[in-house]
Amino acid sequence: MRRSNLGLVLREVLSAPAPVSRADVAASTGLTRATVSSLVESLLAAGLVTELAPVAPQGAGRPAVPLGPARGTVAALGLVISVDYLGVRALDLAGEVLAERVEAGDFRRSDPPTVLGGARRLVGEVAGDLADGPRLVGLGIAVPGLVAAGTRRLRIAPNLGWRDVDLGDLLAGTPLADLRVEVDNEANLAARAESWARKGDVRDFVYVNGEVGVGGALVQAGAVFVGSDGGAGEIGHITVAPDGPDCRCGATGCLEAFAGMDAMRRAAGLPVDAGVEVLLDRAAASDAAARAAVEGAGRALGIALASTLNTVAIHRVVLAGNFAVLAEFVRAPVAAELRRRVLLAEWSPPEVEVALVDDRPAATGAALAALAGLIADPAAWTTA
Amino acid sequence: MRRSNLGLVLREVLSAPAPVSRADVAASTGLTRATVSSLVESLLAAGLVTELAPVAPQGAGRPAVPLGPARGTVAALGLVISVDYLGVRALDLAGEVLAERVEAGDFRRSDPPTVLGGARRLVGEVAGDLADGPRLVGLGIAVPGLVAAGTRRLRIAPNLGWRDVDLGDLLAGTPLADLRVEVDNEANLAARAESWARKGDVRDFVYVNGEVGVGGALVQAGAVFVGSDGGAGEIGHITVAPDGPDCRCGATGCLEAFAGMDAMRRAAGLPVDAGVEVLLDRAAASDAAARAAVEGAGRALGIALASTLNTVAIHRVVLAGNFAVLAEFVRAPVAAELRRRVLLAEWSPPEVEVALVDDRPAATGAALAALAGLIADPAAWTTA
DNA sequence: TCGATTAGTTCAACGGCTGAACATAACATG
DNA sequence: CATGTTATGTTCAGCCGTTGAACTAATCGA
Repeated sequence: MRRSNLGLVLREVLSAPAPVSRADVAASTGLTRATVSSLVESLLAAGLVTELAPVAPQGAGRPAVPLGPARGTVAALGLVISVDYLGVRALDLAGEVLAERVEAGDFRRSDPPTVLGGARRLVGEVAGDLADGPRLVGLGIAVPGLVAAGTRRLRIAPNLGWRDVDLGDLLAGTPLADLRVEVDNEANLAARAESWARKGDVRDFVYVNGEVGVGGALVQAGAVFVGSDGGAGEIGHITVAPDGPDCRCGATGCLEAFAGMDAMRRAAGLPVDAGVEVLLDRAAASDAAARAAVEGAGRALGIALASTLNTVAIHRVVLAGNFAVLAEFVRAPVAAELRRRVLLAEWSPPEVEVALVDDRPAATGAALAALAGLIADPAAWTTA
Repeated sequence: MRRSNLGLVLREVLSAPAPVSRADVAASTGLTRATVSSLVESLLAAGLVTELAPVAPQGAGRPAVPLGPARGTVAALGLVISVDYLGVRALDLAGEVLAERVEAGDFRRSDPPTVLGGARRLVGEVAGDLADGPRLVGLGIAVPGLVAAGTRRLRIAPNLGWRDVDLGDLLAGTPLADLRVEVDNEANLAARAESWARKGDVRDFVYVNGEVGVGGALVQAGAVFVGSDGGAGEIGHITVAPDGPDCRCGATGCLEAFAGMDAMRRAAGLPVDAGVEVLLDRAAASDAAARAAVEGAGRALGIALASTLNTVAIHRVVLAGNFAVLAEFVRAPVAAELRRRVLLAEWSPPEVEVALVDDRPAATGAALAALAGLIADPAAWTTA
């Protein structure tokens, strides 16, 4: 009972958009102020919650002591294995980045053991940076591929050229071997970070992340819907135009063949090493080819998203990655296609927003996934 | 605490595929046998659970007393407002139909107050049939239209010609006015009944219901995913062939224009009043037009479902309604299209199954939705 | 300066879970 | 057929944790 109430109170403190007092928590959970006081004391002792500096009191009565997530006492690691970099981020309960390392690389058609060796080293280094600091409670791993729901096995990562790689034992044999490991798709985890950042807000949206590939995820009521195969919301290979350009996946006219970075770059006539910023600059400078490339990508994205919105009955889209950078030019065509193609547009007008989290959201999401176990059942961690 | 444990034990008893003993419940919930005994006693007294006849005991030891849902003590009503009939079903916790009334009608372009008056009367009659019987705990209403998640307002029902009808106050002014009312889409509720029937089994699937229209719903981990607008999984108006036949919705080439009952009937050259059975007979008799109609519908269904399965990463399809009746001929083309078009087919081969519940599943689902409140928190009902 | 108001704490009481012992009812075996 | 074994269900004392009321603390307003 105490177990579940500890979790209840902790979630209440963490998910509140603004700091809450003990009395607030008591009111919103239905527990007594006395009980909440006792529970908060445990959470304070465990280093999961802190008393914040009192704000200027408003109104009569004893001023409330605002509570917030503890900073720097416990942390989880988020590892991103991406196509062009490895990154490890340590996040505390406040969502603060305590340490981070990023290493560029090119992992197309790479050798899993080699890359995983590097990842293991990087994780160790970040853990070392935190020595004598926060207690580590888990490791989340974000991969650009498919992970069956609830497992830690990467089934396929086309851009890495990996198949059937077990990531659950990444830390075996290292000093961190007893860290709990969670593995999920990059887009799912990035969406999780976005959902976390929107705490208190409406949290139903389809998240689309534009990188080399185009990933996506579905969020309903704040939770990521992964389907039974773990790849729900992956819109990169929705057919936008059956007789469109070839796609890496073997089919033709996929969304990625219009809105993937390579496709946009090619359409804009840019060199293969040009970044998004170049594309943005050209588009802003009214370069016709760049404009056409970006707006074409937007239209394709709108067509693909319309089909997704129709099947999941969600009306909000969150643009991330390249699409967030290019939002100025992508948003309008996406919105236009959605207005035209979403069946429920008349009742729930589609909304197109830009992601709040723009700094490697998958790394944050991976760390959050690893923190989730602690948040669900803090008692398991306070006693141990 | 007792509240939540009562619910926990009740759910354990209800959701078990086979009758469980107090000891089983203790083992699966982690509670003590003593606690479970006490909780079960409360549930027995409240008439939510019964002791079943002991089965032939296997193995040594005192034989267990099997527990099951109580029959006929509490019930919920499920009302279906469909295009061609009104139906009310009373269901107890065992899923047993305690009373039922069905009235045929034609409610295309009907007047809401008139139809609702009939529905109110029918609900009253079924409640009357149960006089002095079970205690009624709620009313679920299934409608062939869109209901925003969490509300009781029907936003639009194209086949009824209704818009913005509040169903929450259907029973206002009647003796049943204090029944809790739940409203949802027909397909969502039918899928709920199917999920209930599959207790213990894997419960991730896309449910497709073929009637005059084609409805659908998404089920993940046993729960219906409704999206924020309540119409997730509605596949009737997915575009199957952009330049296909006209659809009632105004667009062309929708799934319904191939796989709706009217479309199949027309393609098979049958009169407008022919039922599915006629179509089945013709197809079984190798009538070329009937075969072509049914198999064409199957292919269209497969194409539409492939897009759904791809976006939600589920690999199981459950055919219901006309599609269940015609399964013999529809299944193969659906499966063939899925194998060809589902991206994850290689890892999780799509499975096409026939619904277990074939008798007005939406009525059962509506009643189950109304029972859900009781099941979630039995204490609220035992004390009152 | 003194109520009014709200936040947080203390403490006795009670409700409900736990764990161990016990009763019950089968099977197994010589 | 008596006895031992095994598993289910019940009884009961003990204890943990929540409750509710009274109390202290801290600020505002008059």
